[in-house]
Amino acid sequence: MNIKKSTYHHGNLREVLISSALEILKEGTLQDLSLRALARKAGVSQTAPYRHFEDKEALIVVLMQEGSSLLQDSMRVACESSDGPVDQLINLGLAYYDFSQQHPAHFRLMFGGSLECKEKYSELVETEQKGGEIVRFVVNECMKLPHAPEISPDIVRLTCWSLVHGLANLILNDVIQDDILKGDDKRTVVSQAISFYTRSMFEK
Amino acid sequence: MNIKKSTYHHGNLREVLISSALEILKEGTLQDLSLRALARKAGVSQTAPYRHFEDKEALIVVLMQEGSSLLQDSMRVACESSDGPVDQLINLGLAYYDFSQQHPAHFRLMFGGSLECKEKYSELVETEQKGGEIVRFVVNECMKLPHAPEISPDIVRLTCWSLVHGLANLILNDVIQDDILKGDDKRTVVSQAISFYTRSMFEK
DNA sequence: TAATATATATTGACACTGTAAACATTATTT
DNA sequence: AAATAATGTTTACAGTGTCAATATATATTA
Repeated sequence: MNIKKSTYHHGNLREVLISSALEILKEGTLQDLSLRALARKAGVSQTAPYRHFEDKEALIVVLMQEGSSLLQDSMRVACESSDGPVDQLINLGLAYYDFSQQHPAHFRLMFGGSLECKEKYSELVETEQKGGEIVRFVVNECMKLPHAPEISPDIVRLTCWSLVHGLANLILNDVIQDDILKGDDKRTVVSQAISFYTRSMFEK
Repeated sequence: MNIKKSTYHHGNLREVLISSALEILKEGTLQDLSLRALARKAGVSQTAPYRHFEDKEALIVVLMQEGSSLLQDSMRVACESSDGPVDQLINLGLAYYDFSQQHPAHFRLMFGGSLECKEKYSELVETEQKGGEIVRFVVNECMKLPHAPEISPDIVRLTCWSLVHGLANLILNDVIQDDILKGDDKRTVVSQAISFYTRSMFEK
């Protein structure tokens, strides 16, 4: 590998494009993301990105993949570092929320309906389903508890997922203009909400 | 008023633009919406829309307003046609979900973080807050019930809102690739989830 | 009613976008 | 060393949001 700067081959373009796309999406929306701008920022011609991504959508699919893996990892860790299914479920929810705050761009892409036809990207769907299976397992464990509600585990899983997903979305998109979240730590409130809900379902 | 077609003044452009914007947003995203395309569809020059909307954002703000009003109305109706606060809360949630399915474009605009700086549109924020107040009132009524949980009403309200919001979002954006919702009526499942959740909070 | 003002539409222009085609340079493989 | 593949550039086209200057129809007023 030569030190001489070749000036023709960038050498690292793919990664640079991905990371600066992420940079932009942290603050703005998909509308603010332009391949040409990315190219300029990387000091490269405006069509160079097309050697690495078939089109703009292909780039965002990569980010979605990345996000799915990150979320899955977080959830796995959250699961392993808790004992008892109820605690696991609570921490799973918190991990989901934390992910939405720490990786807002990823989260928005993944769950904002950015893709017209998701079915085309089977690998993506697979990764997402793996994350879902973790939740399914933990919920099933919870349902074996003595005070578990008499209702389908699927419904329970759906409500748990929806709760944290709703929390994440409402907070991320600044929908809640309420006093609830003013000033005082949002994560604390979220944590209260999740554990209140989960415990009231499986305990006593 | 003359029957003669003037060919210069459209006469109804503002409304036509709004409704065909909605048309497009039903199927696609904000990316697929172009003022020029709207103008063409209305048979008018490409800058004519600017006599009715300052810019593209102004048009979508109008749609958001429209959506907020619609949702508020639905929620009010839902409230009036139920008796007892728990039933009201459940029907409020269902109304929220129904709205997301019947007015997907409105819903996505309102809650998808489409606006960079929402504070600029104070009228919008006001309308949204009025909707929030309905929920606040009903939740407060629920909290007076004998078996109400010992936790802040704000937290309860937040979890209720988050639950239905999460359901609406996940379903609208086709995130749930699960068997839960395959085939069989989604609304039934949603209804089960909401009433299971609400009842387990306030009854027994 | 005639003159004027206001609302609405048009043309043309600019800078931006995604992306296709043809070509150039460098890296890798044979 | 020669051939091939990977990566980059130039040029070009059609589409976009939006501005400025201009035209026309409708409303208001003298």
